[in-house]
Amino acid sequence: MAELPDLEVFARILTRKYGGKVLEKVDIPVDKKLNVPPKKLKENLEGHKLSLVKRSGKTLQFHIGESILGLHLMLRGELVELTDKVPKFIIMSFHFKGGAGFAVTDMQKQATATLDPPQNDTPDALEIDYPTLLKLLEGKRTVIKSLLMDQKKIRGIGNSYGDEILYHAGISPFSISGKIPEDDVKRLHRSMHSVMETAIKKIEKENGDELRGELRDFMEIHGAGIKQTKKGEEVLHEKIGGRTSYYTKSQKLFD
DNA sequence: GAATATGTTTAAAT
DNA sequence: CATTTAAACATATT
Repeated sequence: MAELPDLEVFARILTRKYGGKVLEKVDIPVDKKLNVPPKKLKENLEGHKLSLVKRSGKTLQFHIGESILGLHLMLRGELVELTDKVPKFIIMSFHFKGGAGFAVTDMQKQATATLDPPQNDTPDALEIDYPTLLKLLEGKRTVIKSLLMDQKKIRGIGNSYGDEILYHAGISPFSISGKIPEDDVKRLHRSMHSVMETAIKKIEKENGDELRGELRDFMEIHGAGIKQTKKGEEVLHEKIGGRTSYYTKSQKLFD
């Protein structure tokens, strides 16, 4: 669950709902991926006010008191509002003064919380400018799909939005990054922005105040259920870097 | 029961 | 050395 657009919406919802509230208690049933001892996390966070929640790449950053708690949901992590029904697979839960709260769950136990994460200079997919993107592709021999998903080069694009962006830009996921002409890189840059921004708007509208987000109705091409694009093109699929990529043969291949 | 799933890390191979 | 690939992670769903 949860790629960049979902996380962006989650950050806004969390800020709206919990911003300004005091975090009374943090429970940490699973601490194996935590970068500090649970005790230290509690000392740093409990009794302090949550000022805001931001998204950075595929992580959320909770600004609490003087500290920042980074949270990566990984492959299967979810955010769940706390009610009388106790969710399964809790990694950690946040209880605010007044009773409200939410939990991070992950049946795979891979969701990762990091106290005061080091600053990351890798450009974010929503913020990267065209010259930076062009430079990033220059001379690279990897296929474009892999590069887009490489978090050390650009942060925030996952398997499904990678497919959506490339389809939108009309570029084959198998294109060699360095062989894509400038005009098409320009198109790619614009598609990155518009696909993500459109998704954020749609998810925000559909979700309202709910943290759940498995809305994939608007996906044009990525998904096992999609056999044809709206234009009637046949959707092909093949593995790139161990994950299934969906594409059409109308997307231009540069090699 | 087998295959698959929105991500990352590690080690091994190229 | 730089880059790429497979396996592992733990469970649910189809």
